[in-house]
Amino acid sequence: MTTQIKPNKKEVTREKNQKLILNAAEQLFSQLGYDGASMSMVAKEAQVPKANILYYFKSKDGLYESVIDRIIANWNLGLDNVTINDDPATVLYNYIKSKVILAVNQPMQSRLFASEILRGAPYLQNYFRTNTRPWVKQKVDVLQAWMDADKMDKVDPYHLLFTIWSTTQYYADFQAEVLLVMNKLEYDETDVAQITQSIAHIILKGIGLKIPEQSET
Amino acid sequence: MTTQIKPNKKEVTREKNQKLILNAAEQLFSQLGYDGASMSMVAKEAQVPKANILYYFKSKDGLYESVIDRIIANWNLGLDNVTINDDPATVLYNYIKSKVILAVNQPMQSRLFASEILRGAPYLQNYFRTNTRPWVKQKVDVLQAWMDADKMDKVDPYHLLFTIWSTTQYYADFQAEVLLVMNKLEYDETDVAQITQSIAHIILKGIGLKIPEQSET
DNA sequence: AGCTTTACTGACCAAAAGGTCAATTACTAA
DNA sequence: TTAGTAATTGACCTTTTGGTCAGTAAAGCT
Repeated sequence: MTTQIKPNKKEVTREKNQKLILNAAEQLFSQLGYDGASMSMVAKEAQVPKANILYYFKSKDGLYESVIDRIIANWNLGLDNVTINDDPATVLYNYIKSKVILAVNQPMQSRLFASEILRGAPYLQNYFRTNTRPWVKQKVDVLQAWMDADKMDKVDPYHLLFTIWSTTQYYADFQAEVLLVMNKLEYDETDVAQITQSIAHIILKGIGLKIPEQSET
Repeated sequence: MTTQIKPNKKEVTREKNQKLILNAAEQLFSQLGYDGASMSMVAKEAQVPKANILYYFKSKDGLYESVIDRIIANWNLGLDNVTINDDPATVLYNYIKSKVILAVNQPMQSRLFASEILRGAPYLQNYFRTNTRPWVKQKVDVLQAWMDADKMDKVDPYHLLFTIWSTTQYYADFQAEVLLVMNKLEYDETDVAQITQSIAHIILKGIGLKIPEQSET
C-alpha cells in the first residue's frame, strides 16, 4: 500500500473557504484600503462567519498579509532572463505592453500595492528589500550594459525603470482620474493598444530606440 | 465714522485654530488615509479638543472636504497661459521640472490626492469634472496644434499628459518604494536634478524635442 | 457693569471595530 | 460504532469610532 492521495474532506473545505475569504479580502482591501475594509465586511462578502476568518488567519493583519503573500506568489516582475544579447527595443516594448495589459485588465492588485506603498509599505518593505531590489539591480545591469554598448541612450537606468512602472501602473491606480478626464465610463478594447502605443513611442524613442515592427508574444 | 477693520478677536482665534486643525488633518489624512486617521488623532495632533473640530467642521467628512478644498485652492495645475506660439520644449521642460520639485519637496498633497483617486475619487469627482477636464481639454488643444504644426511628434496628447503626471508624481506617491529600491533613506539635493534630467530626456526626446539649453524659471 | 449672544468643551452615547472563547459540530482512525 | 481530535461559530468582550449635548466661558454691545 503506497501512501494514497487521501481526499481529506477537512483540508478540501478549508482550502475552499480560505480561497473564498482571500478573494473577498483582496477585493475589499484593494477597493477600500486596509483601514477602510472591516472583518465583518469580508465575512459578509465571503459568506462565512467572522470568527471563521479569525480562526484561519489569526488577525486582520494576518489576513492582510496572506492577501499580499498570495498576490506576490503569483506576481511576475517580468523581464525574466533578459541578457545583454537581447534586443532592447523588443524587450522593453514587450514589457511595456504586458504591464499595460495588466493595468487595464487586473487593476485590483496594482491598487492594493499602491495603497500599501502610499502608507509607507509597512508590509511590503521586506519584499522590496529581498526581492525587488535584487531584481532591479540585475535589470539595471543589463540596461547599463546596453548603454555601454551604445545600443540605447545613456540615461539613469533606475529612473528609466521607474518611468516604465509609473506610466503603465497609472492606468490601474489612477483609473478613476483617467476615466474622468477622458470622459469615459470604462476602458474599451482599443484603449490597451492606444495606451501601449503612446507610452512605447515616448519611452522607446526617448531612449533612442525604435518600436519593433511586429512583436508577437 | 467709516466702517473700521475691526480686529475681532473671535474671528482671529477661530481662523488660527482652524488652520491648526487643517494642518494636522492634512498631514494625518495624507499619511494614513481617510479611514486610517481618526478625529481624536487629529485633535491630539492639533492640540485642540475633539469637540472643537466637530464644532468647526460639522463632521469627519466635513473636515476632509475642507482639507481637500484648501489644497485645491492653492493648487496650480501649471502650464498657465500656454499658447501655440510658445516653444513646446521649453514649456514642457519647465512643467516637468516644477512637478518634480513639488513631488520631492511637498509629497503630502500629492499622496492625499493619490489615495483619494485610488478609492474612486469620491470627493474629487466634481473637481475633475469642472476643473481638470476643461483644463486638460485646453492643453490638449495646444499640444495638438503643436503637433499639427510639426513642432513635435504626433502622439495622443491625453496620454502624453498622463505620462508627465505619472512619471513626476511617482516620486511623491511611491516615495517609499523608490527609496527602498534605490536603497536610500531620503531624497538628497542632487535627486531633483537627476530625476528631472532623466524624465525630461526620455519624454522630450520621446516626442521629438530637445532639452532646452538653459531654462530659467 | 450688566446683559446677550456666540464660542467652546467635558462628559457622554450608540455603533462598529477587532478579537476571544466556550460550546457545538464535523471528521478521522481504530 | 465510537472515542478522540480538530474545525467551526454564536455570543460576548473591550476599545475606539464618529458624533451629540448641556453647561460654561468669553466676547460684544449699550
